[in-house]
Amino acid sequence: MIKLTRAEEEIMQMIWDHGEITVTQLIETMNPKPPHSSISSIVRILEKKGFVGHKGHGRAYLYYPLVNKKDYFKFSFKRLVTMYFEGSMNELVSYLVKENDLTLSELEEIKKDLEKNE
Amino acid sequence: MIKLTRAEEEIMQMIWDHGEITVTQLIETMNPKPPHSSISSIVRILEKKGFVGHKGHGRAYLYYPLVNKKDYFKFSFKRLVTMYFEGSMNELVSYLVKENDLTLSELEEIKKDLEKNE
DNA sequence: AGTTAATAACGAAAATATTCGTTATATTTG
DNA sequence: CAAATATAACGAATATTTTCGTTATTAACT
Repeated sequence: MIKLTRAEEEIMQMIWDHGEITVTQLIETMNPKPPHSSISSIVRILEKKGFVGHKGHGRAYLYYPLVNKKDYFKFSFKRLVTMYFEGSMNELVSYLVKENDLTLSELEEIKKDLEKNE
Repeated sequence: MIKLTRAEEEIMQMIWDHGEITVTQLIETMNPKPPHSSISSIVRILEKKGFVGHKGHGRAYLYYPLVNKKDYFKFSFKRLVTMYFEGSMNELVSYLVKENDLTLSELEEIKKDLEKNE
């Protein structure tokens, strides 16, 4: 899996969130509106990197994700945990609780939830 | 907090891991060895961005972190969780367990550990 | 003090990423 | 079919990042 640049990741997020989308629709959701060709370029790079595919051939292309959002997240996340916690997920979770991003009762709740759905 | 580029983050990691270090020492740990001036440049950029300071003025500069490793991790991590889990830490932890990066018993263990140290 | 060795500072060159003007192609409409 | 419109492809211009040659400064040694 290849790391995306900032601009690429931003566009990729929109494609993930919309499922299928044209360049014009992408621009519509943006503010301020960049030129059509700028976004078109980025999308083409994403296609070259294997992150999106397209269909339709007439009026416009519909771009859709080939790489799953959660998979890319996982890739980025692993890189981070490796770099900053030597890959130890346990340490990370401990850290999150200590930093009050997560409370013990939330942790308890999550655990119960997961046990229920097994 | 400013995002570091790939090259900058790599050097910053080494500075974090060593505490205090000179450019020459940085290069010694690298393989293959880049030119002294390449690393010197990156370190100077890190200083300009406020990530490191230096002391000593004679023979060589000793560079040391001004930004804490965990703080920068937190910044990067938050960005990721916001982008991929709409900021919900609970969802993230659930996801990690579902993906088998964490087991329920590990979660239980972490919780107990944390309760002990309160 | 003069010479040598180490190394930091500067700034230019090369690589990479980003933006966008222009052209070519396809589609719709009259 | 011709004209108007939408839009994708191309590639050039710009900006940013990365690498590194060169110069200048400092300190150690004689």
